[in-house]
Parts: sequence; C-alpha cells; structure tokens
Amino acid sequence: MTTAKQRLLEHEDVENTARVLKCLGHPLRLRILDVLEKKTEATVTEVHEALEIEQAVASQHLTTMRDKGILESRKEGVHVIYRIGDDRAVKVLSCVRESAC
Amino acid sequence: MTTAKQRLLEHEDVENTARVLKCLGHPLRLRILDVLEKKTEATVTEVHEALEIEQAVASQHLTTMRDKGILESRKEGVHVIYRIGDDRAVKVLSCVRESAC
DNA sequence: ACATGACATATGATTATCTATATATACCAA
DNA sequence: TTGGTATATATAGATAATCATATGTCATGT
Repeated sequence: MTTAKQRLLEHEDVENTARVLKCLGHPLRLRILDVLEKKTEATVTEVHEALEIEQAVASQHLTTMRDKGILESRKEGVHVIYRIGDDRAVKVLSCVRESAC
Repeated sequence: MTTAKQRLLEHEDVENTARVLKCLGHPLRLRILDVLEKKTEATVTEVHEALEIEQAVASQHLTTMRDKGILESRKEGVHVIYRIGDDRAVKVLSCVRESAC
C-alpha cells in the first residue's frame, strides 16, 4: 500500500527528483526547453542560434539534460536532434508559468 | 495579447523561475517541503528533528526557501513557524511525483 | 585523401553551494 | 539577572556548476 505522496520519500528517488529539478533550475536550460516545446525538436546548432549562445554551451546543456532523462536525442546524418523526453518537464514548466496548474 | 507560453520568455522572470526550481532541486529541501505539506506548518526544531539534520542546516534551508517565496513564516513566541507559501511548489512536487499530473 | 560543417569533450578560471562548527540573538521562566 | 531553549548567522573548507576557449571526432561531399 504505497501512496504517491509517500513514494517521494521512500526510495532514494528523492535524490533523482532533486537532480531533475535542479537541472531545470537554470535560465538557459529553461529557454532550451521552451525552444524544444515550440519546435518539437531541434538540432544543437538550432538551439545554439536561437538562443545566441556558444555552440559548446548549447551542447553541454543539452547533454546535461539528456543525462537526466529530461531530453532524448537521435542521430540523423550529421545532426543530433534533441526533443523533450520526459513529460514531467513540460508539466513542471506549465505549473510554474501559470498561477493555476 | 500575451499567452502564458510566451510569458516565460518575455520578462526576466525566467531567472526567477530558474531560481525557484533550482531551490527545489535539493534533496533536503524536497524533504522539508514534504514535511510541511503533511503537517501544514512546522517549526525549525520540528523540521530539524523530523529529518534528523542539524538545526543550523534546517534553519538555513528554510531561510533559503523563504527568500525565494517558496515558504512563509511567522513568529509565535519563541518559535518561528514555517508553511508553504507558493502553491506552485506543491504543484511542481505532484507533477514530479506522479507520472501523470 | 582532404576539407568542411556538426557536435562533443577537455581544460581551467570563476563563482556558487553545501555542510559543519561555532557563535550570536531573542524569548521566556524562575 | 541568570539560565535554558529556539532560531539565526558567520565562517570556512570542500565540492560542484558555469562558461569560454580550444581541440577532438565523426560524417559527408569533392
């Protein structure tokens, strides 16, 4: 008998949850998520140009988010295409944006 | 004509949003939120004892979250009583806990 | 094979975060 | 006023995050 409310504390997925939230808690990464939400998917270069940040920085943040499961990626020729890989990220975003969820 | 989707990017509340999410992205602070959600409110000592962490650590994290508007506090005699001060925090938590929001 | 564009990674300097220890302040009771 | 309990803050050492620069790798076209 495990409720959702307890589940947070029971296992050490508190650690994992914290890791994900912390990862979301960065201005550039929020902007990246926003781009991906609007375009559904994007290459590193597209993110790098859309946000006017260094290519390496874009790649670093994308990799970071992928490592946490927030993003997914696939390779297509020369390009690596990223997309949101965890619906919770979108939900967290919408929760934070609006006063009401 | 400003949609909620655009609002995130327009002002620099991206920074603020990031600050809040980053603040939530810490295991102890998630546990503190969990305590406050269950008990509605709690003193520093209660948090300190419930989570078996140093008093100073409890106070520091509580203060940190209050500074970001995540918590509120009031003084009652010798005690300082904390409670959740931003519903978005609760919503973010529930979004993250369950697969479906 | 060579050049090029796309992406990743290594390095290092800077800055922030975390935790513990210690100390300070505030409140209340005796 | 003295003492004790509750909370806050100051400090510092350790660790981690961020960003820029530079370099490496891989796929593709010529």
